[in-house]
Amino acid sequence: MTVFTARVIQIIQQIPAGKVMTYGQVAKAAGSPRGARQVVRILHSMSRNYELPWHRIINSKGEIALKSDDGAYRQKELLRLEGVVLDQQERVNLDDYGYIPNIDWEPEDV
DNA sequence: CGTCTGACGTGGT
DNA sequence: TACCACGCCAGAC
Repeated sequence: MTVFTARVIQIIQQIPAGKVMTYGQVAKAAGSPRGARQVVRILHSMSRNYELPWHRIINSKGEIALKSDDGAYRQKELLRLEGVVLDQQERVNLDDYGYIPNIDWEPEDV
């Protein structure tokens, strides 16, 4: 468990229902602007253990990033139940649903 | 060790 | 706007 991992978990847990964040935003907020792919790994390995709202994490285009179709369908359902509306291109409008986290550590700390 | 890979991001065309 | 290529970085092999 690295500091980065702990921060990512904390940030994701802060996302309220009905809001979403992109992988890049989470990585940047956690202190690693280029660490989007690590966020992906963390989601994969920790989402079960830490009960993370993994479905509120999407890519920068506002799209569901899951490869498997059934997983992508589950994510879309969960978001819909929280009131997040997908447009005709199956994408989320980040200007409306994007969440800006409160950072409780200093950038220098990284 | 070197290589490959991925629920990503960005810039160029 | 859509698509492609390349950059990124840690874990699997």
